[in-house]
Amino acid sequence: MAAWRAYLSASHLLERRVEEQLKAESGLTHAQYEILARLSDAPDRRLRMTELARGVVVSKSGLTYQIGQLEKRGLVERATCPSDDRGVLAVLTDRGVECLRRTAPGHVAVVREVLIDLLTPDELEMMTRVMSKVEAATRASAGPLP
Amino acid sequence: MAAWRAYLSASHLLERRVEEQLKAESGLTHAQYEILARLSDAPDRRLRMTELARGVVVSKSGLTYQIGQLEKRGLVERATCPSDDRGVLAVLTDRGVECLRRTAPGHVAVVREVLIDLLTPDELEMMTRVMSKVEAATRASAGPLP
DNA sequence: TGGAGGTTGTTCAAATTCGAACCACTGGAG
DNA sequence: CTCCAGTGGTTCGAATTTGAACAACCTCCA
Repeated sequence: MAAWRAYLSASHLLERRVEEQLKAESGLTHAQYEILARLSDAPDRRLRMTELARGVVVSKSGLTYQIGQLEKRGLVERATCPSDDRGVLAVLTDRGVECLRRTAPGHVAVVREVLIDLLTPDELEMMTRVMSKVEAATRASAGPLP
Repeated sequence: MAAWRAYLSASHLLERRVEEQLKAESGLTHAQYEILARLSDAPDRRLRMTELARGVVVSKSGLTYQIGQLEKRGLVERATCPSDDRGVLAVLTDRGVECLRRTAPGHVAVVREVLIDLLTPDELEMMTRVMSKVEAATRASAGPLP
């Protein structure tokens, strides 16, 4: 359980640190940044709500709320899904791309400072492998998304 | 950044999974469980509010709130600090100890299932070392507790 | 002694999150 | 064609979290 305790403290501290930096530099929440980043990597910079929710690991209602916030700021738009009238597509706007472009460097710098740069290449490789294993196992274990 | 993305997904999923299990089995929040666990390990099962807040990595106001909740359920009491009239000690009650004793096995089982048992001994050792490094670095970098 | 400056814990409003309930729509079975 | 279980999103209420503002208290120096 020593590993678990160390992990817990580290993860809480990382979250606080990243949150603080993002909020100060760009006024974005970490959750919001993750949403923008996911959209930015998606084909056509758009994703179905449910798929996006899975990706960033947040509840459906949580995503609805955050997309609403991002829409207010003009960083994201909603579009109806052509193949399914129920579906909603979250689309990253040009303003969203711009915001991300401006914000990413500072964010990446902090992540390097508090995590990446502390690890040897071996540790980094193992970390990635371990976390991927954990992700796969956890997604399989309980309901993929309630 | 692949390591970071993997870490983010895994940590969110872990948190959800653990939260779900605790809430279902004992009606405790993960934050509340961490508080009880910390108190249980402390000498005389009591800690100063600020020290406890540092330990579980939560804001002062957040801790005040959670201690209030735990007090309502009789799992924790407040005692005034003998050496400092401002100070407040959070004290784990017998009911609190009992609750923790009842809850811990299920919690530990889930943690093993989604993390510990997936790792080789080498990986576990490295994980602990890495997370401790991250914790130390992050605590040093920004203000210890705002 | 007399504060000045820093700590400690609480209160307050605002933001975020979740789960449950709810509609609208899809995709087959009959 | 019609109905019906299942999906996809949103809405709603409740719980939690945070930072800023406060009040009480300690510490140490002139």
